[in-house]
Amino acid sequence: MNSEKDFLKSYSIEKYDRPSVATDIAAFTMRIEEDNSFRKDPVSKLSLLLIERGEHPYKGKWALPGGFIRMDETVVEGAVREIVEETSVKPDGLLYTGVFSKVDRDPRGRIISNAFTSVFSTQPKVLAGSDASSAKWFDVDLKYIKDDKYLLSLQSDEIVLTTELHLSVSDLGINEVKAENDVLAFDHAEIIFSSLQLLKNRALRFESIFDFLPEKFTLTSLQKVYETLTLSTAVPANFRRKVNEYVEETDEYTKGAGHRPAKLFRKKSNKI
Amino acid sequence: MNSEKDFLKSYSIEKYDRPSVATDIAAFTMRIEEDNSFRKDPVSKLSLLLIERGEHPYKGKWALPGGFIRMDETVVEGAVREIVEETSVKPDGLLYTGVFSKVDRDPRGRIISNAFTSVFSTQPKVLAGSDASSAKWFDVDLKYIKDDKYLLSLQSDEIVLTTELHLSVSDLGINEVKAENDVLAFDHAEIIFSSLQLLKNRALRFESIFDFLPEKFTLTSLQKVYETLTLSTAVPANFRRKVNEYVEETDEYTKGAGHRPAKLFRKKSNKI
DNA sequence: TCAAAAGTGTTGAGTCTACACCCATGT
DNA sequence: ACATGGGTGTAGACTCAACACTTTTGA
Repeated sequence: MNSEKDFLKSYSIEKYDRPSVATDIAAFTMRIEEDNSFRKDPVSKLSLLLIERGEHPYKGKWALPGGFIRMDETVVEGAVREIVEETSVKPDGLLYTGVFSKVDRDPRGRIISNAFTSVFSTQPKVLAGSDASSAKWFDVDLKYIKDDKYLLSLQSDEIVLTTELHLSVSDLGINEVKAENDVLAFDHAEIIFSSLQLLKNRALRFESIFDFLPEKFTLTSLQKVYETLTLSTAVPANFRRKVNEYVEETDEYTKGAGHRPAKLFRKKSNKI
Repeated sequence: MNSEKDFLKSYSIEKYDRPSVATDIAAFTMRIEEDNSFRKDPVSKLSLLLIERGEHPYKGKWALPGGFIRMDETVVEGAVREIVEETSVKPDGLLYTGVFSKVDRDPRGRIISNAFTSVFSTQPKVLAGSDASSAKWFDVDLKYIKDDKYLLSLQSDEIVLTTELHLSVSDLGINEVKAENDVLAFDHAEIIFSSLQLLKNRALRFESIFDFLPEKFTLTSLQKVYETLTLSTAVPANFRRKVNEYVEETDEYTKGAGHRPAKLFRKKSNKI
């Protein structure tokens, strides 16, 4: 009798060719742009963590942090492990961006990547890790040009990385992104673009925006996050009425800002 | 000098343990429930393709069609190949559902699955394939019980498969589904649930609903698809005004239905 | 005093919901 | 004739964008 146990004993998964499976993580925070003008609120810029590759392939190019998943962890666990290795901090939010599986995306061989978007409420200090010669936070700027073309710019101190991206939809309705150059390692420009689209779509539904802020925040800072991610501007009076259903008051206030103190709010728990 | 070319020559990806990568496809159509009562519109039921496993593991259990991806294809290409092998028909819509990577999800070893949701405008005839002893379309019924618990029922002729599903959210905000039994092979109940959530969320935004219908359709049939996927009912007068922005008239009409002929519409192309 | 942000009120436009009502058909 | 779905009209509720206006603070 051919039992499942017998079958599994004789089954050898090693017989077949297999790809490697990796995760790449786009880690974002809002960087507070220092501005010493009295009373003026600081500007917040969307900031992305990149590492400079210390080894081939793409040695010297900037890339997303990431690595291979282990045989005893899920892709989510692998992503968390990688990002904690890089920043020593657990993120405040984690989103699955998607799978990137183009056959030639990695010159080392067939490597399929599961991309994640992680969000930190405060920007962790980063140090060069094992396989990275350095790590830096880059300000992110994405502009729509026309005809489904976008311009992505990443800037850190004197380093500026720029690439054009083209968005298309296959006949079956699957979105595809194509970077026009190799400024970033692998297909990481495309992964970053997908992350930004994901964050934008979620921000429009008032999701993920709280992950960029501490537990207690002002409605103006929430609006700044919303505007940065959605690439839009909102009228404060209307914005605060709209988000009212997602937040609850605390009895604390800001102080020392040179203008009327703002009440601090927290995210309303959406249980029940 | 250590060039990238030298590096790649000496790099052997075979050194590391690797998982296998598969795709599983949830293929859906709307089944028109035959009803010979004069004038009455037929009811449409959401229908899902399952195969009965002919081999271990889970021999004799029902499962989603799928298989391993090849080294020369993307996961999307693999999913299309698998579904065409099974149905001989290319789907009208394809969506990426997500990655399923629990370490013990497959007793044969570490197998990571990329799940897809595919939609057919007309239900293809299916025959038992190579590794399936039979294949059938099952009517899908998902009910919310309470406390983030759902009841999934799949029915085909005299076969009924039922399982409870529990939805939870991890501390980082990642959704997790857990099936309460093994009525379906592997974690396929969980994959099916994720597909249904995806279709529901898209239908609410009037996405994917057109893939269930032929090129020209009546607004009532569109409403039926919308209601089936969103588990809601709508007032016809209001529904037709709301979808007006997504459709355009043709000059054709239905006939022979025993009531006033309905104008046929087509999906408005959302270019420009 | 005053610039800047915090916060409230209002108005008019637009959208959504529910429901009344007529139309066209084929047995 | 009439049941059935196709289709339009409309009143009231509700939502939303725009903008005027008041409040509070710290140099």
